[in-house]
Amino acid sequence: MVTELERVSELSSLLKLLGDKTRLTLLSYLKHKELCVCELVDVLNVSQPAISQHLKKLRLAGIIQERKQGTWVYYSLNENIPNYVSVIIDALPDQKVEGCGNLECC
Amino acid sequence: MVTELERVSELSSLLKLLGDKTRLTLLSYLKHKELCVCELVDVLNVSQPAISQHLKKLRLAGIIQERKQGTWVYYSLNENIPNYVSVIIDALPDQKVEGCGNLECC
DNA sequence: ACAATAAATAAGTGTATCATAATATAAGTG
DNA sequence: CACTTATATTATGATACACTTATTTATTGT
Repeated sequence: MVTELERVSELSSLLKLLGDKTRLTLLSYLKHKELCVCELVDVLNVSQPAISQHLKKLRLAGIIQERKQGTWVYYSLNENIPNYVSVIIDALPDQKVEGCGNLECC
Repeated sequence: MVTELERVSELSSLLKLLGDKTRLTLLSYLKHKELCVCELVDVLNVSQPAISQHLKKLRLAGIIQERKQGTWVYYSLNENIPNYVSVIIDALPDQKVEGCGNLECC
């Protein structure tokens, strides 16, 4: 049985995770299509380790999933997420990665 | 015109506000009915100044509103909130204040 | 095996944020 | 007016968190 306190705790953790500009930006790109880490690094204005750390948090929370292929790791939105998370992601702009022609991963 | 970056910024600020256990707990009580500060102080396990500060943040964000009556200040959920915030509040347990018989405010 | 590239992890640092204690404001009451 | 009660504000300290740099792990190609 899940107490009300635990439920509020759980919800606040997830919302805290989503209440970060960098992570929301990552999701706004991933909502369009699966992307590899290097593409996300190219598009965001933070370092590669920062991106990796954010992706790990989103993955551990079950919001995104990873797919490894050779050297590259591709991330995409998870299908099974709570409804209120879906609504938040829907509220995000749909951003596209442009001009990754010089990258081998795509 | 609102750029995509501004939209993500705005969203992350609001979600950061909601990603706090104390504030979510406040909302879980307010979703049932309007309550005065002293009732919320009674129910939560934090100091009165802490409650006041959280209520102020929620009010400035437009999520709750205040109604002053004599010495007491009553807070309640705002009607006009973004859909995704409504969905989050719906996901909260509906908690009730019990046994405030010794308080004059209700 | 060695070099190169992609991604993850570790360690360190600055800043934001939540909580408390102390104080101030404001309204009601004798 | 003095006194009490309800709430807000200020100041401050502790913790959390996001970022950076440096390093490590893992995979591919020569």
